[in-house]
This record gives sequence, C-alpha cells and structure tokens, in this order.
Amino acid sequence: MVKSTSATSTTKKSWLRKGSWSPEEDQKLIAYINRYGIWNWTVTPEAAGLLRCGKSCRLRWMNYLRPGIKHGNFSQEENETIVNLHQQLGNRWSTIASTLPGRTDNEIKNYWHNHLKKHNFLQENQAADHQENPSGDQIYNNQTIEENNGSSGSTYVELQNLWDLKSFPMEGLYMVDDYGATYADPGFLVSSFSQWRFQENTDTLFASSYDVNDGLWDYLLMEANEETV
DNA sequence: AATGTCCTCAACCGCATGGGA
DNA sequence: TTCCCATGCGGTTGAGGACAT
Repeated sequence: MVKSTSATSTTKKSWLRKGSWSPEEDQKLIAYINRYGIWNWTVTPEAAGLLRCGKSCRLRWMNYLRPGIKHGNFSQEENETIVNLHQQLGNRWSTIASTLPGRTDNEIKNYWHNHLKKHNFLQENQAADHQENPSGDQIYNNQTIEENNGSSGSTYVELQNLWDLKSFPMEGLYMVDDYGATYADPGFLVSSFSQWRFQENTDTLFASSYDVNDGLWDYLLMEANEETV
C-alpha cells in the first residue's frame, strides 16, 4: 500500500516525515539496526539518517521490518488461537500476539476487527429480534420451534442465516463459526464454533446444534414458509 | 469506462507503564 | 516521593485497492 508522505508545518517538529515509509527509509533503518542494534529509539532515527520520530521507527521495525514477521493470510490454527484467546483475554492484543510467532499485535487487531464487524452484525440482529419480539414463537409465528433445552436466540438467527444462504446441500454435518461461515469439514472444533446437523423434509428443516461452551445440543425444527424459503 | 462504496491494513495518536534521577 | 523520559499498548484514521453498479 502506498500512501503519500507529508510533513506537518504547525508542530514543533515540523521537519519530521509522516505517512508511509519509502524503501530507502526502510533500508536505512534496517542497516542501522543490523549494525548497532536497538538501544534507544529516540536516538535511532537521527543516527540512521531518518527524518522520523523514534516512535515511528519503532513501529515500523516491530510491525514490518523485524526478521521473522509473517504477512498474509492467517492459518486456520492461528484463527482458532486468536478466537480462543480473545474470549479469554479480551483486547489484549500484545499478549495474543506473543502466542503467535511472526504475528504482530497490530496485525491481529486489524484481523479481529475485520471479522468482528460480521460478528457484531449477527449479534445486533439477534438483539433487535429479542427486543421487538421477546418470544421466539412470536418471531416465527408461522414456524414451529422445538427445543430440548435453553436454546438461545442466536441459534434461530444462525439457523435462518444458514437456511437463507443455501450455498450447500442442506442435509449433512457442517460447522459454522461466529460469523456465519460454514464448513463442510467437521475436522476441527474450537470453543466458538457450533456444530450443525441438518435434515430437510419437504417443508421442514430439522437442525441440531452442539454448543461447546455449555456442552449441550440444541434441537430446532423450523417449518418452511414463504419468507425463509 | 466511469463512478461510488466498501474493505483492508499501515501508520498515527494519546494514554499507560516502568525505570532512573 | 515526585518528576521526567522512553517504551509499550490499544483505539482510530485514512489512503488506496477491490468490488459493485
């Protein structure tokens, strides 16, 4: 990504460069650190011949130039680790990053927020459904819903989302993550994933969902209607 | 092809923390 | 104990690419 560089004229250090780093700046910083190491970020930019503040140099090195930094797609294993640790730790990105060699807190934070949007969308929908119609029977007044235990409202939303997607044959075993993405391969299971089984008849959809958080199966039966099919 | 909208992610900013004087 | 400074952390921004119309 290439951003234009600019210098502020109103600040005390108006001569400092801001914005994206050029390849030449990267080379200067790398060369300096390789030769002298990291001992003082405040002194480093001037010593390295850079018109940057120490903070900017540190960030550039830690998030991009440092040896061993990984870029690109997160593996399924990394994804699971992030989801699990975020459940336990919240937004402690640096702690989460420390468990993923080569990944930076900044990258993990960005990755999480990009997925969190979808996650929040689901949660907002479910909250709105609850607010407007606290009873599931009222929400789906032309559907029958059977539960064998305290199935949550999100289960209805997830089920309906999956039903609406119709991107896979309905009968079978699938995984669905927090964002509604489905996986035909049940080979992995982490705490935030639900496991779904579908059986479709002519006008009904039977689904069972395993919630690993409480270790219980939720069973649903939805009758097809014009809105959902 | 042109335009608008959405998404990604590098970089910035402000605050918190820790260590030394 | 207090102050100062360097560093670390997390929230936010915005440029540019991707995609849709």
